[in-house]
Parts: sequence; structure tokens; C-alpha cells
Amino acid sequence: MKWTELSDEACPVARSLSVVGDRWTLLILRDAFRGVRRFEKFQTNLGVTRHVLVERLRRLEANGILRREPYQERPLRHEYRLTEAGKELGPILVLLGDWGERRLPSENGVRLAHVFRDTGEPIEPTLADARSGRLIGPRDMLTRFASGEDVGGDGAGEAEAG
Amino acid sequence: MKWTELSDEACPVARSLSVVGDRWTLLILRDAFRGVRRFEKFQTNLGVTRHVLVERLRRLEANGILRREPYQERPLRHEYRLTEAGKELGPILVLLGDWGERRLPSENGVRLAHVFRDTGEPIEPTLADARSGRLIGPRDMLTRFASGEDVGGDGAGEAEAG
DNA sequence: AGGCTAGGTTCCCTTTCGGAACGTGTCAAG
DNA sequence: CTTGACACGTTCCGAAAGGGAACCTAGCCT
Repeated sequence: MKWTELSDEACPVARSLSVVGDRWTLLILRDAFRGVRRFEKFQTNLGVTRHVLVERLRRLEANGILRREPYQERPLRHEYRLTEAGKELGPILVLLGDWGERRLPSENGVRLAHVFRDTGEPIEPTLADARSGRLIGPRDMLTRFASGEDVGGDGAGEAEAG
Repeated sequence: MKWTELSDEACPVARSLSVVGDRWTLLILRDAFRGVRRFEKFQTNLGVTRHVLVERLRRLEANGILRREPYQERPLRHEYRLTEAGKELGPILVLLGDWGERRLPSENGVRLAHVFRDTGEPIEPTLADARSGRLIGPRDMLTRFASGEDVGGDGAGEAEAG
């Protein structure tokens, strides 16, 4: 299967991955969430090669995740900013970071923590339903086709019957 | 930068990506969450080549995300199951799917929805704090080093002052 | 003996990636 | 008015990863 064909997949996870599912793209976004906006900064921060960086930034722009806009003329220079769609990827990076912190501990690791902006209280990120405000544990959820048919689940809910 | 060097990065996001941040790995996990356990099923479902699949399954096993265990002897056969660490990646796939559904609509898309197992109510997945149960909006959160220094944020919180 | 199934392994060719040098427009210094 | 610096790319080359397809192994079934 060609990787680009994923963009027309039925599964939304596959479609998302066709845009953000490679080595560098999510690291670029991580930096963007930390306030990085300029080509040179991305490049030296990440150590990614320049043509790969160009290619990824173009793809993110083409998919409405980053917006390229001038921050000066003479000479004309652009910076890359997260769009609304891009900002909505934030929670994914939060969960990814939280999982890595817990499950892939590092010796030289600088510990990162998420805290509430107002109270400073530490956050233990988890899923919830935005409408009801109800928290979602591993087996509270079911994935369902619009047709009504349930997607066979494992791990996220099954009783792990052998 | 070598990709494998990421595994010793200070940033937990980078460490997570060194394990699950490539083309196929997250699709393998998506299938695992849907109940796929066997090599052949992964291979035909995804269309990934066999040696790539082997390599990914080995990596997921080595990092404690999948467990390889026999489901029959004579001939000896193994299947791959999500470990606890693996199941904790579920929310990431949920958010990824939700984002794709909203931001990368597909013509031939089979619509997927997440619903509560008990009530059947649709879920609009968002982040929350597991301890307080408080929902987390884009600007409610701050990322902080254990040292106390805040990570410069964008998108996830800034007032977007030009 | 021949074929089937499940889980790989091997081979070859194409695509992508890493590394490093080069190009462009503008300003500022010497 | 040449030289250097800065920011953002572009180009080139060799190395690594990936796609496609055939082959291998163990055991069973006919």
C-alpha cells in the first residue's frame, strides 16, 4: 500500500496518520506548541535535515495545521503558526508526553509535568466527554460505525477472556 | 540526528515517538484495539509488507506495548496482545480518530463514532484531569519542567498577541 | 505426495532520508 | 563596494528504509 493512499482511507485514524503520522511531523508540532515559529529554530531544535523540514512544513500547511504568514518584508520572511485545526492536536501531544513520561522513563530525563494554569495543580491527563463532563475509563467506551455496528474491541474494553 | 537516538531524549514526547511514531506502528495498534491479534490478520488488514510488520511487532514487544504469547502448539503459533502499557495508548488513538473525523473528512468515509458503553450516548472526546475530574480546555494548561520553569507555550494557551 | 495454513525470511529495486554544500535577497560593517 | 551575516530554502550524493513478490518451515489434512 502506498502511504499517500491512506489519505482516502475510510478510517479516520488512518487519515490523520497520513498527515501527522511520521517521524518528524509530530516533533515539529511539539515545537510549535512550545512557541517555535521559524524555520531556523525548528531546524536547529530538531536536528532534522532542511529539505525534510521544508517538505513537512508544506504538508502541514497544505492540510491546514500550520499557517505560513509574513512577519517581515525586505527581505520577505514567513513564520509558521498553528491554526485552529493544529491547536486541536494539542491533547494528543499531551497524552503522548504523559505516556512517555510514565512508560519510557529516561535517565537523563528532564521531567515534564502538566499543571493547571490558574491553580498550579498537577494534571493527570485522561479522556473525558466534553458534553457531559464524564471521565472515560478504558472500558467505558465503544467505537461504533455510523451504521450502528460496533467495532470489535480489545484492550480498551474486553474482559480479556482468554 | 539518528532516529534511534530519540529514545534517550529528554523530551517524553520524543521518547514516545521513538517507539510509536512511524507510519505503520499506530495503525498496527489501531487494529490491535479492534481485536486483531494474529500476524496474518494484521498483514492483510493493513497491506503492510511482511518484513516491516515483523520489525514493528518486535519493536512493540520490546517496548512492552504488545505481548507475544502462544495460542496453540503443534505447530507452535503466537498472537500479539496489548499489554497494560499498550492499552494506555488507547486515548491517543481515540483523539487521533476524532480529529481526523472532524478535520479530514473523506468522501467514501465510513463514519465512526465513540459512544458510552452503558448509555450509548455519543462521546465528544476531550482532555480532563483524572484526579479532579476537571475538563481541560486549550488554555487551561501549562507545561512545566520539574525544575519549575514553564515551557513557552503557543496555541495551547497564548492570547495570540501578534 | 500434494496442498493448505500461519508466521516468518530473503531478495531486489525504488523511495526516502541524512549530511553537507550551495543559492538568494537584504541589511550592516569595514 | 566588497565582505559577512542572517533566514530560508534548494541541490546533490550516498545510505537506509520500504514495497513487492517469492521462498521457507512445521504441522496438519486428503
